Amino acid sequence: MFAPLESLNALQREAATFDDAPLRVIAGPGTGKTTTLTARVGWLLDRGVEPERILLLTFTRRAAREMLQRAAALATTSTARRVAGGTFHSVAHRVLRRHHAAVGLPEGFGILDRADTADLLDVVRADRGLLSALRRQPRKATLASLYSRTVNTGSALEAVMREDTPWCADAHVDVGALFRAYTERKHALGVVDLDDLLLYWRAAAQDAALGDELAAAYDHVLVDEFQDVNALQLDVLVALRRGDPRVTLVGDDAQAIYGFRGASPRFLLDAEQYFPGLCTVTLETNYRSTQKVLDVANALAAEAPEGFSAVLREHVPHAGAQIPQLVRCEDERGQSVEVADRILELYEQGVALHDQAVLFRASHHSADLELELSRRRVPFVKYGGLRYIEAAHVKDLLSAFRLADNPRDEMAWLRLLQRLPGVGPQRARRTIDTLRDDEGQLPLRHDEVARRWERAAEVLPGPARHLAGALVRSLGAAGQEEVVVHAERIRIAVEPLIMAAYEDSAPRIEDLGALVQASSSVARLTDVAADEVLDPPTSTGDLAGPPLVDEDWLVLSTVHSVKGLEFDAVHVIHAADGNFPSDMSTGTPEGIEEERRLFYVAMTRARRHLAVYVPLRYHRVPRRGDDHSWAQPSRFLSEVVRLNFDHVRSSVPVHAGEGVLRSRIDGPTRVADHLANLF
DNA sequence: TAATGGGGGTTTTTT
DNA sequence: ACCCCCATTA
Repeated sequence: MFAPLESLNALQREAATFDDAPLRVIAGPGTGKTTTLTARVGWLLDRGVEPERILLLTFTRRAAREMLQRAAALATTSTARRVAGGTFHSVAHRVLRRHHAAVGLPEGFGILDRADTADLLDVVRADRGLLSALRRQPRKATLASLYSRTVNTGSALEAVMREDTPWCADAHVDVGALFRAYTERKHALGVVDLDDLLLYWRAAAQDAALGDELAAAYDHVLVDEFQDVNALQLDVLVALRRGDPRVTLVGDDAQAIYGFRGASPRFLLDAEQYFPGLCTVTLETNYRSTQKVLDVANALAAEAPEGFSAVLREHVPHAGAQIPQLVRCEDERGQSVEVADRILELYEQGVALHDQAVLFRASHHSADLELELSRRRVPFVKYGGLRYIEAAHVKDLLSAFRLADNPRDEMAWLRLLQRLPGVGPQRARRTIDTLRDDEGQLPLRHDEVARRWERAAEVLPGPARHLAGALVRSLGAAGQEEVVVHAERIRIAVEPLIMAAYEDSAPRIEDLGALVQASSSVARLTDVAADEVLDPPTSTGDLAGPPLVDEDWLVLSTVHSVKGLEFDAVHVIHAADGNFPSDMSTGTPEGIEEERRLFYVAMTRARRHLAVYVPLRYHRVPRRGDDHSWAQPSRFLSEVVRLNFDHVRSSVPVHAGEGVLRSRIDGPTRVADHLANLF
């Protein structure tokens, strides 16, 4: 037998070696989903399928990376070639780069991230004078999410607005006009947004001729986390198969947590509608957690109105398993102290920091804890929340990279010009206008930009002219030199802008080098920007470098960012109604159910230790008297669910919380090693 | 006429 | 950290 199959259980093996019909694998948390999927890829390779003719699709890049790595390891036994795959968005990007001409996109098309999308919508709204009659304007970010939701669910804008923004739903005709204008504008600028990647991919896949070619490129298509698919992605998938039965869907309806992105677990549950002849294997044997942890998860699942498909069973009973703890704390402060105490206690018992995670609903929920951890010198990495790309200076340089490949990218111009001293929205706008031709189009090529630049520069105040001129000259060398050399020239031109525009410029300048480095492995500069949008470093740790290379560190993460991972010990904080479930989501039954699944995902990350913390009070205004509100424990901690917990009342003594992480590293040697590189 | 700096209010989740 | 609004400054 093909070796990797031997370690699988019967059901996993059945899934891994299933032939012919479309296959659906319902796999609860910890049931070896990734192992099974990887084994299936290995089995396909073993039977002679070419690796590049297997497409592995996932929804998060972390999952994509893990799976492609594991698959690559299998593939090396027979061949070094790589299995194709990635997130839906990254695969779409690759397809569109190759077929840009066929779908009507310019070669160096740029990608707008969420913030760019909102900004462009705002610009178009102003230009067209749309929505001005409204007494209360929707924020630009609201417009962006309306657009995205409409496109991803394939529902009519009016319906989406009645649901999401009923207070301005009457303006749906104007918003629709805005969205059409926005679409035209993107086309004129030669850019696409994240949703366009899927829209263009679908258009290509549904096209008679091009679609045949795209579908024929793959023998097998496998999709992980299928419960997170939305209508648009499903369309792409169906078009990519065109009735070919060689498709594998892996997922767990209990872990569907991307409803806000238009996803619905219905697509997994009703998959036979889209893939006739579908067969199903359900994996329920859990190899991850103790039965005590699973009892909590199953109790939670039992209260979901529609139930979950999989009921988890422990594989090998763990002797002396610890009962999960429900810890009531005085307030947020007390919670932080309690969590830090417990983390250090477990650490003393031998549970490394990287085997522990603190999970929370929203990224700002960890703020107070972060302070406490810093105070105690506990190193941590935080996932979710702030993104590298959202750092303004990073976007500045990436805008320049985008411009180098596509001088029509007005949003990039607008952003960069405003970094110049004495240049704000108005002057930036007028400068751009002088670059336009008779039809109002920006130049397609940089030699044309250079020709028009003399007039444009006159709009700028004196001191800005020199800086801007150097920048424009640095942009126009695409194709004449190596990409990384060009990147470095642009960095040198952008650096003085960043120095002048930001107060704390020193650490910002440091970051730019990494972007130039990244350009050494891409075909064109705009790809660095695209990679950053599609594949942003997901943690603040990536931004500053891990706390201290290869040292042990604790994981702080939003539940969304931690899916698919597991830890010996999991601490779930702020399990109070309003925070978890978030009161943003409790308006509809579906919203509450998604929060329940999110809670379920959080619980099922734990292998042996699980602690859920509930602060009893929340201060309305920090450090001002005793202005507080009493918190209700999360509604998901029902009486039945609570039966599975040990109840603990945190009594953090006055002098508690003084424990500091004791050094386990050989500091002097580390320091010497670091210095050895310097002199 | 435009840019800039200060102040106050907000912040769900991600490709 | 970001957005929005308003007063001050070039």
